[in-house]
Amino acid sequence: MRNFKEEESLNTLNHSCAHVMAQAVKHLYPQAKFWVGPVVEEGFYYDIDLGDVTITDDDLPKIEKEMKKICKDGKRIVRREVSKEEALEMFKDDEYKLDLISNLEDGSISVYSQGDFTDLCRGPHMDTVKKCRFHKLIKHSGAYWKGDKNNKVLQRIYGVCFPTKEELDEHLEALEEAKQRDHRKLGRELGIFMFADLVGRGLPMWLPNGFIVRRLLSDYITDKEISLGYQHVMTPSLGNVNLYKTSGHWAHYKDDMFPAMEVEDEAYVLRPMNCPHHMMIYRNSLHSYRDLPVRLAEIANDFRFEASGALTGIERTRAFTQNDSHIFCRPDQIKEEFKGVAKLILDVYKDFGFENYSFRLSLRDKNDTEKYFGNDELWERSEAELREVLNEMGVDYYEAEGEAAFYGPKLDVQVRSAIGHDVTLSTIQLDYQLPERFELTYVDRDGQKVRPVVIHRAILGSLDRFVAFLLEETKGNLPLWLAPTQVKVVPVNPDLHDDYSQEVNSLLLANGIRSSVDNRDEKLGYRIREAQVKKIPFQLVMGDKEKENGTVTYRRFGERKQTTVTQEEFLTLLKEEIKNKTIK
RNA sequence: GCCGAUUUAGCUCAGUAGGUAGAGCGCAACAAUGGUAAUGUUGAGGUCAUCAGUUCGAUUCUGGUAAUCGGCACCA
Repeated sequence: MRNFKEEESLNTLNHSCAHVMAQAVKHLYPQAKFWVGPVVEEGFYYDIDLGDVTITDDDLPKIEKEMKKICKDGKRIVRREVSKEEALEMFKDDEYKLDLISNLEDGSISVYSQGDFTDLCRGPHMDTVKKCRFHKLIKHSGAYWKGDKNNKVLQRIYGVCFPTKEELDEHLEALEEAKQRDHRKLGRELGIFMFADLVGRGLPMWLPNGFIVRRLLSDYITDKEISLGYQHVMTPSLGNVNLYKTSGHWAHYKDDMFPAMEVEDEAYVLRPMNCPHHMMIYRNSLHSYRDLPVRLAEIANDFRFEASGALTGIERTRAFTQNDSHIFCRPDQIKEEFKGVAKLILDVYKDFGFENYSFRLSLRDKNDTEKYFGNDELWERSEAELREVLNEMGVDYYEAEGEAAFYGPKLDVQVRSAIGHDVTLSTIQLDYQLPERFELTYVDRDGQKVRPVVIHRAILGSLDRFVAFLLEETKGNLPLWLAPTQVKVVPVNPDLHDDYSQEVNSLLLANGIRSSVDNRDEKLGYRIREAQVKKIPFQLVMGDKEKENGTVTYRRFGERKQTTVTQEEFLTLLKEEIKNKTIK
């Protein structure tokens, strides 16, 4: 997928196309007032105030038609520099432009004109609107002015523009293809998960195939954690409201939790995260500085009352399972522990063959003292610490203000879903606040009780979201070790070859391979097709040849090549590939 | 939650300019004895999301509700 923001020539072209769209909108809706029209990774958009009018699906073709007309007319795009005073006068009836101009420096203001349309803009632009003719309006939506939900909802229209028709068509095709690997589609087709209105929205149910994948993933990460000195615990899925008042989560996220259940003068909530429970486990015993770090981990069910509009398959749900851990350590251990976690993340991503991810250093928004309360010095210190470790490790990362947790800065690992959502898969968070709130201590070298630091981390993040991403990355073609069915044994003639098929199947099952026989009364071609459609890694076709020689003939998913080997050779091949977690 | 759209069989979708519905796949039965991506025939399966309104009559028109989808906002 092309990146419109990063590719400079595409960026300029799309920026100009945004102006063409604005001009078209102005022609069709004379009352239109324009906020901003930037180029983003997936194309351009423009935020527009149309008064009481809202854009519907039927409007996009009309706007496109007008855009075509404008492009065909082929007016030149002309830049003019204006003084701030002049700009304020030019746009005196447009409160949006006045708002923009008021934040600009005199001497740095320019406007661009094309025919009857002039817009405040820094540029640069194409020399003529003619170059914008290969465009497509992709979608539209309401968008809060300045991203604030208390503000008016503007109409946002998204589009893309390319220098050639071929590139445009190619892009539109790629968008269509991406829908084919949407985890919601694959999840249904492969029997991974389901939803039901009667159960409730955002509450996924894992089907037999899905549960196999989940179980393997949690075993995988649990084993890895054990080898790295983590200790696993299990804590209840609900907790007293006071627990969350103590942690501070109640004040911040009360409205995003399922409402409290009142029983016998007490109030409980379904837990939205596991930190407070783990804090209490740490506090359950005395800790020496020698015993740190203490790494508590849990495969934990959590519940969040996510906004209805935020729910997306198993990418964002109201009931999910975190691969969570809290590392309690001394200040002098922070760097090493942090590095250890970052290394684990890289290690795990390598195992799964993930390559399209980026590290985001999530910092506080200094102006938002309501969310990011607490001591400035601690914030500065912890942000600096994370930055330092990242620089030492030499990993690429970008910084994002206002993305920190309320208790501390984070390193988030961001991935892009098939349909283009930028989501966090893994996270490492540095926290000085919860130890304070829960009055955690350890006994230091000099016998004094001092505060530990907590590193929160999730590697697979939520198993749910991880599976969503895994399905999309693999197009549902899971590696052998994770495939719900690993081998499908297909007798050529179910009457003649079922015995031998059963014999081989039993051998596979006895060796822990997830295998089954398709001895249905269907044509061979039909059963082979089904094994392919279900993306089963190995299919064995069993006929006279195999039966006589005691061999198997296998074909890997997606390949045409057939290979005949002995039963033992096949078993060894499978075992090796499973052990090595081979990625296709 | 906000803006827009969608909702017809298990899945993917037609359709009715108001007279209670179809296809393909899937499923079941029967026939067909098969060598690497769909054998044939027959059949079952739908309060047309839901609740109201208009109407002699609503799956179709109007409104409410719910869920889903695309964004926005949110994301401990």
